[in-house]
Amino acid sequence: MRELIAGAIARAMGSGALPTIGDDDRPEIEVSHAANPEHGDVTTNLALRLARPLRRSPIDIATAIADELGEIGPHVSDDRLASVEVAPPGFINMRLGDGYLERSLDAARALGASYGQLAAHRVRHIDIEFVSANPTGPLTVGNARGAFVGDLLSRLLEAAGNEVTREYYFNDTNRQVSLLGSSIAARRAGKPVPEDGYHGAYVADLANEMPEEVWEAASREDEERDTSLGRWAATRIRAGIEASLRELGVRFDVWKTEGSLYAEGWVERAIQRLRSGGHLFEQDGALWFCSTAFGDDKDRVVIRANGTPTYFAADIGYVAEKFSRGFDELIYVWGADHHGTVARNRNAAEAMGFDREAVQMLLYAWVHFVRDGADASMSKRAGEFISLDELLAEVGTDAARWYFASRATTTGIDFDIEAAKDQSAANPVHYVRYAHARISSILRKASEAGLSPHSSVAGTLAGDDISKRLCLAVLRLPEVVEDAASARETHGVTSYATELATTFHAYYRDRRVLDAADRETSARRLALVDATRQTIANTLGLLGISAPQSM
RNA sequence: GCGCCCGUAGCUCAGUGGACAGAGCGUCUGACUUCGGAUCAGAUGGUCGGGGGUUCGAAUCCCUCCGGGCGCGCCA
Repeated sequence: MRELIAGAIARAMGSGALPTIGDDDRPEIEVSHAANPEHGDVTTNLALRLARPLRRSPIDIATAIADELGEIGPHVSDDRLASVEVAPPGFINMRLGDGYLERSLDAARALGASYGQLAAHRVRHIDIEFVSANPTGPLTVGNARGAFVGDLLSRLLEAAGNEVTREYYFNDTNRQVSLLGSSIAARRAGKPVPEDGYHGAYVADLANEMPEEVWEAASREDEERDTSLGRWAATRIRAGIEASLRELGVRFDVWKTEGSLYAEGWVERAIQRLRSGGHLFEQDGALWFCSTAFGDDKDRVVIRANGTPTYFAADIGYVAEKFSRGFDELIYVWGADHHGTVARNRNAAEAMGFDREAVQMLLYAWVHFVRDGADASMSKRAGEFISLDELLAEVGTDAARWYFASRATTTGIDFDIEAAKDQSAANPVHYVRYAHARISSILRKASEAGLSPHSSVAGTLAGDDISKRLCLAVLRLPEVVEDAASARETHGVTSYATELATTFHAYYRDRRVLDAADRETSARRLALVDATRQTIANTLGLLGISAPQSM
């Protein structure tokens, strides 16, 4: 729909009614749905944006374009545009033809579950790495946002026509693992857990669950005991993490371990690649990456003076490994506290010859969890945290998904768990789900009365603004997906879902769908309502939220 | 101190150059002997943190100040 108008305007511009200008000065043609019905169905501010480069008044330009659109018969040659108006200070407002809207709606309905799934001009392969929490404790609410944001973004980019790989990175070789081991050993032996160790109840549970033979075997290893125990525990914890994520509705395609990057030589080769490019230097016995050459404020150590590689070394190898799999873009979903590491990673990628623009970090702001008005700690170290499982059990996956989907990732948010539970009945997510259930109920009733949806809504829109409004709302989904994918934010999808549900409820009030005495009208209205139901289901599906038949 | 993010209605948040700044929740009024009242209609409510500047036009861009979060390791 948007393409149609944009194309018509482009042709109007090309017909000579306006001075021609270079492509560089030509603003992108944006056509959007009018928020105010008085402004037509779709509107564009193109004339306002052209005023400067053309050095003519917005009204004059708008009038010229509108005249072209009004006489564009040969190009449009049908009923797609019903009217074109110019409104101060230079907006071009258009109304779409009923026939065109009806055909569009029939087409959307025919697509069924795939309506809203866009076909990309070129399929891009995108890798999205998220969560990647160390296997030193269960996932907490602190990991929740990353999990939701990563999953939602994955779904969104897939809907926009990309091929997405979901990836989880485990640190299995670091000090944290041995610290976990020593914490468990202390618990097992009935000694106090080290100050900097892990104090959560799960550590005690693991210590108790640990089979005697594991404990004895590890105890014989002396120096390696902690690491050995830590590995055992990490495996157990990892299984729990995977289970939590499944519960949340997230599936990962790739589980990558830090150890494998070394075992397969990726780190070594990446370092060699940087070395041959002249991007490494030695100082104070350590090996450094010259990150400042690419704009970073400091150079970064890759190999410590003691010969051990840093976390960053693995990151470098990982980037090369990811690109070797043929991705067009790598997205990292990180907490905002990682923003200091963004530059070095992109710099290293560039230094190795990759396109730094293909390495994108999406940083999400912290969530402040509150329970009963009090601060809820989520530190694993402190041993007091709300686990992701608890959150899902209390609030529900649908509500939690909606909560995170409806807020911009860069915005710090407060999450009062008790309030979220209390408000569940008034939660917008249930409002939208209710609309779906209500339509499902109507369809059931129709079926019982021997009525079924017509194959087309043709003839239902003429002179009926109520129906037309619902039709327009249904038809907006593709551009909602496009805009959201382009912005890489999902809150546009949740607001659309709410608007669609609201529009339906208003329709429901004003138009009786089922009328045994008028089977033809009933069938047409059932078609419109069924398209609405499908669109609500698809929109919720995009967010991983259930669309129930009844509730 | 330096860097990044944020400050919009009582609350939670949209709006990142355009038409009177929007939504949900909250509060207050109303609406069913008809398809699900978990609904609908209306009302209430904002110096867009303060102050300068750029622009025909600024919540949006620039500068500055105030307030909050995060980061500035040979930790991960």
